[in-house]
Amino acid sequence: MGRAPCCDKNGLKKGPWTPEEDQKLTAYIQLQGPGNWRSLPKNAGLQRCGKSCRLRWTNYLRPDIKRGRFSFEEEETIIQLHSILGNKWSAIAARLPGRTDNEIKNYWNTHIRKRLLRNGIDPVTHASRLDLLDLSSILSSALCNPSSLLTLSTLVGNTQALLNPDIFRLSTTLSSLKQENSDLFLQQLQEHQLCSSLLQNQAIPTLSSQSNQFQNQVELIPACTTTASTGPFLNQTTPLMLANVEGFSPNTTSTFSCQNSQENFVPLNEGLVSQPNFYCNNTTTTNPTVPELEEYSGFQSANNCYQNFSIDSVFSTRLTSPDPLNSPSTYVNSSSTEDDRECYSSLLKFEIPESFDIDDFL
DNA sequence: AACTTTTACAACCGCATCATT
DNA sequence: AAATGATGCGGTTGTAAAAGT
Repeated sequence: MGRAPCCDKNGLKKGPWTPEEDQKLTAYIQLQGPGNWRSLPKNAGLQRCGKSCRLRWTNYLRPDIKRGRFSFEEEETIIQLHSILGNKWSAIAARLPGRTDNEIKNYWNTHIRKRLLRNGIDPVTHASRLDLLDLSSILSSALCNPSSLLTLSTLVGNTQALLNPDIFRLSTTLSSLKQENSDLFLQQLQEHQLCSSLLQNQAIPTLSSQSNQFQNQVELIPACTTTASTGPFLNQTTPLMLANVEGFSPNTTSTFSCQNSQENFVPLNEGLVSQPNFYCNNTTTTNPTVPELEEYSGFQSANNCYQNFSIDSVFSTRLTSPDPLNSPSTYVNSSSTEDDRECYSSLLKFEIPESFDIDDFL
């Protein structure tokens, strides 16, 4: 059956409401109460569609609507709820008194979504979409070829526009560890023959040419002895990116692990990604406070400190999201098999030596 | 000052779901 | 059970104001 239009649209006004129309609608509803939207315009003397009247009332004229900017608490709530409910704006609005679904939707699209994007979070999945593969690439290249003609500084210079500065600091710091871990990396790189695929999978154009260089250089790497790590993967269900400075105290062996998180995806907190690498909500730690980090502290598992730094987002593919962010050019990972991920995770396991000082890093 | 671009938000549209006949 | 109407919902568009050139 064909759906009848909600009203005869001929001669009905569209577009912005005038104060007179608002007054008529408000007066009528105050007298008669909301409802019967089909007959309301006629009874109220409005040349509007009933649907338009309902929207005007529910989204703008209703007396219990809270106007003005969203508070921090409201914003935080929206993000949290969105990570759980997705674009269920009415469901989100039901938990924010005085706010309409339309208002929340608009605020999400114009403010929150953009900010999440700026901070490297996919607003659809709330997952980090930091191009951490860049980090792995940097690490790989540095470790594959310590005397590389393509120095890390060159890499950093060429890629810093793409990456969070903190990622760079981390990569720079970690690359300094290469002398102690390069054997392990080389061994595993060769065993798994992954260097080339890893580098070929670089989807960021500005890195692709360098990736070829990496690949060429990797092919020239002589066989090395190995001190293969036997460290187990840490908790595979650990929330992403919840790294903790305590985990990097001297004498601590930390593991960089990757996960296949498509099943165990955990929503991310913007703050964690904007300051993505080392943060603990434990107030006894001395890690510096970062404003944006605190801004969304509600997302964090208080007092949960993790010693493993998961770089899940490096390897996860988010094929289900229709968001353009998921295009290959954004999600640099293109590894497609469990085996690949397994191999990559092995590649990125290494020990944090005693010489590593987290305070220096921070 | 004039024009263009961006931003913010109100409003619209089409579809889904529920209620009523 | 099917037809129809009412309402809710989410995506998208239109437009005024602000910002930039």
